[in-house]
Amino acid sequence: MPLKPSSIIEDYLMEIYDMTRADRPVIAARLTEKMSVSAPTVWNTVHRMQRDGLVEIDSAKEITLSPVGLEAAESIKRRHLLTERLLVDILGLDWADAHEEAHLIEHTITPRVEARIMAVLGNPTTCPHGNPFPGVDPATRPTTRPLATAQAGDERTIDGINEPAEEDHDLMTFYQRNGFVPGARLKVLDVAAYNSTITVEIGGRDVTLGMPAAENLRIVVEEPAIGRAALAG
Amino acid sequence: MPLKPSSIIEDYLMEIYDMTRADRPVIAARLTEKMSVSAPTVWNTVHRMQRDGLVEIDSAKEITLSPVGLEAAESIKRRHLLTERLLVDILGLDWADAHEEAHLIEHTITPRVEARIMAVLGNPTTCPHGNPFPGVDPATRPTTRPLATAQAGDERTIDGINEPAEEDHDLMTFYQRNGFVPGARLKVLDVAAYNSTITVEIGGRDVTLGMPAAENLRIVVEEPAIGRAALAG
DNA sequence: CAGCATGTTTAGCCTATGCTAATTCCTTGG
DNA sequence: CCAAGGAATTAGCATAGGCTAAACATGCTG
Repeated sequence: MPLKPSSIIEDYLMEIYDMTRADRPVIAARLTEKMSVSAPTVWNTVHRMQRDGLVEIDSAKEITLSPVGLEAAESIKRRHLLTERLLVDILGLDWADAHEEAHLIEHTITPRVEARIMAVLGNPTTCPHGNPFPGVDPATRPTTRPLATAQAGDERTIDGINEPAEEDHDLMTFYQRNGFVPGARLKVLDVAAYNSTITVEIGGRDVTLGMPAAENLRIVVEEPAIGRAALAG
Repeated sequence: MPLKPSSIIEDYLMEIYDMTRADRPVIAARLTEKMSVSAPTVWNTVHRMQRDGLVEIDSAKEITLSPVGLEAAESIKRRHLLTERLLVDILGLDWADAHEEAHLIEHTITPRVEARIMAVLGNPTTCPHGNPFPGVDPATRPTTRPLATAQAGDERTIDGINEPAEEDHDLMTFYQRNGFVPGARLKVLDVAAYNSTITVEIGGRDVTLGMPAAENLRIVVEEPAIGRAALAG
């Protein structure tokens, strides 16, 4: 197998990693939708990955990362999130643009440069959209649920935006323009299930979100255990 | 022709651009040496570039950039130099490592990100090794000559390192460790032509350079015209 | 059970980028 | 004028990553 996976293979690895983490079944057809290539191309590529020991394919056609594949996936995921932080925190790029720009740059970040970015940023644990780096202890993260499940009257802090939504640039711009960023506070004003909308007050203004936008926005239910322990101790 | 040249094509464009600027004849055989690929591969690639309107090949097999090719070359050159500055000035990467890391990243910098880096760095005009961005008015740059041509007793300021030397990592590390960076002052102690060495005092220490190291280090002969005008006015 | 929806797989083709081996071409010194 | 080198070129091949068209599998649903 090649010493370093190609950009294409890294894209597949990260996608498989994300789907696995979201408990969604990883089959070729799902990858086909995400990678914007044809089914035979995905089949071809996934089988090259199998040949190279990056994934396993079981009898139900389910694709899983091998230990080597998982390590490579965590590496590219880390570089992706780190690049997003570099772009937003240091270069001042639009929060909504960070994902797609990082997607280009991430493949070219060597361990040497990764270490420098990590040092300059002070070892961040999440990307600008609130998604944690691989290996971050879940106990240090708050318990969350989708905004879509909130009740009228709830006052909550935003934890982050679900990964798949980061690819929808228009939605990200909507989030950004209305201040739906990690750490922001909002108050649920009205849940209109019949209309598939939810209205919140944020930044002094009322905003109505449709279902997809509300499903992909995570709100904090409970502070992380470590945070609580620190407060208690 | 493709909307955006591939990384490979950008590499060729930048190399052709550099050779042209250094007044060295651009023929396929020279590119073969620089690109670390076989002669047929270069032939193939250069002809694809010709097909795509990026270069012209005259009857003497001399390769020249077309207007479109020149624009693309200046673009990738600018992104290369800018990425070097980002790596060194903002991320604190080793000066000697910047060239090769930038060579990976440069191809993935979009205009959007380029604009951000440019803004954060305050519109730099040279890379960390002293080489100017495309389009910088030569009148704003000092007149220089290779350190190899200096006389014993000369006290000079370092302007920069010649482009081809940036690829020699050991040489770059030598320059870095001894403080041969743009802006540094040095005093020529001894020119030993018979030995192909030149000894200088720099940073309070005596250092002896061999010919290639001295050839590729530019020293300032005269301040730039604009600088003089500003001082006079 | 028939048939549609969903997924997988095969077959056959393409371009970009690389290689080696061998050939041809040209210039320049003798 | 010819040989030697340097340079260009041709032939033939390989891999990664793409595609379309078509065949096949399989499970759900009326």
